[in-house]
Amino acid sequence: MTPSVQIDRLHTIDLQNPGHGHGERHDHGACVVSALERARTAFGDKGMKLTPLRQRVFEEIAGSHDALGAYDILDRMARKSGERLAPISVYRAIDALLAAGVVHRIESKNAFYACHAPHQGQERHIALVCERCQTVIEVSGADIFAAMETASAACGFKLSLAVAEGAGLCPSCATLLPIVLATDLVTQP
Amino acid sequence: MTPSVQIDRLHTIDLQNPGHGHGERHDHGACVVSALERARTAFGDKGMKLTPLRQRVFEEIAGSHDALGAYDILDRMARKSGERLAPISVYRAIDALLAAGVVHRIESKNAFYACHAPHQGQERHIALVCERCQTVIEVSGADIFAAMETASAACGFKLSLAVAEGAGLCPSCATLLPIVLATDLVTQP
DNA sequence: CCGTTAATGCAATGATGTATCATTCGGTAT
DNA sequence: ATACCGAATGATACATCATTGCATTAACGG
Repeated sequence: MTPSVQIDRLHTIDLQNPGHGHGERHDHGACVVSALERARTAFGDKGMKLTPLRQRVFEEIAGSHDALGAYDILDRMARKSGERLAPISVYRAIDALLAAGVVHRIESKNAFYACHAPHQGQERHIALVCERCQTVIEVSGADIFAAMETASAACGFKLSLAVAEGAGLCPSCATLLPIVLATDLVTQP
Repeated sequence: MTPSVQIDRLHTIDLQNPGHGHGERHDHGACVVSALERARTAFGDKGMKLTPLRQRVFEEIAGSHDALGAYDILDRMARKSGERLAPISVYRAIDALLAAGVVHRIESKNAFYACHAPHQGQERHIALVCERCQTVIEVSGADIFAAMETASAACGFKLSLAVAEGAGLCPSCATLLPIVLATDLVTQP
């Protein structure tokens, strides 16, 4: 049989605590508040303004540990406020958030996520997207970007912009998935 | 003054030999023919068929050393044949070419390029896109993907798909650009 | 020759992103 | 005050990227 049943079952587990692993508890409200605090700081430091619109957009992005598309954000904001912004408004807000460095773009998904563990300007990170629960986690990318720089320089290419991102199974899903599959083998002969 | 004039001047130089550096000569026809030969082999090896449509699409992609968007390909084919395919036809052909491994996608540009130095399945490469002349070059990415694997494994993430790509100045543009800018400083006080 | 599968054609639509121009709002020089 | 300026937002339209669903044709093995 195909694994679709198992996947559905796993997904209900995910939904108990969306985007945050399976067993852990996570105070999402506090998490967004602290992200917002860092965002305020980042905008201040750069002489930029965290306007109400930008803040609303940031709250949507930070309020999920998934990467959201611009139109997802648009939908969520419309559901909350009752009125729908023009796409360009959200894109402009996103541009400011990107410039401030408080959100990042996942090129391979055309989607955006908030830094929850901020790399204050200095350290480079890469995004890893879980294909099961969609959570985005960031890991240090120093070695990766160094390797890209080395490979580029070796052929005379002057690298000014590097993209690196991955997809696969996050720690929670990687450990849980085999268990669920094995369980199914027993319970569904 | 802004560098726009310099950039335009440089661009005319680029156009003398689009996508292939500034001083070198490049037999583009032969280059496409050999790419096509490798494509035929790749399709054969994989038990896939290089159909006429797929070949036409491949020729468009391989006929440029830039990365082309699907609608660019569509436009070019329409200009040649007089009739315009539906987008889906091109996308399906691209899917086959991607599956055969003879073209690759640049996620950060939503565009496709042909391998001109084929890595027959085994070695991983990354694409570097020149921001001046748009040429795509590929360099070995073994170290980069190894670093991504290491970084992922370190945090328990099971990486199944990795994307790495860069943008900057290709060797030709990197050496030519400063010269042109310096020349302008002299000739346009 | 027939049935099956792969490939293509065709129409519509969804999804993502931008150009252009008008308006609002907060500061600030006069 | 008020007149102006620049940054941010609003509004409409459009451009670009990609897929769904279904009909048709071509290729291949019996």
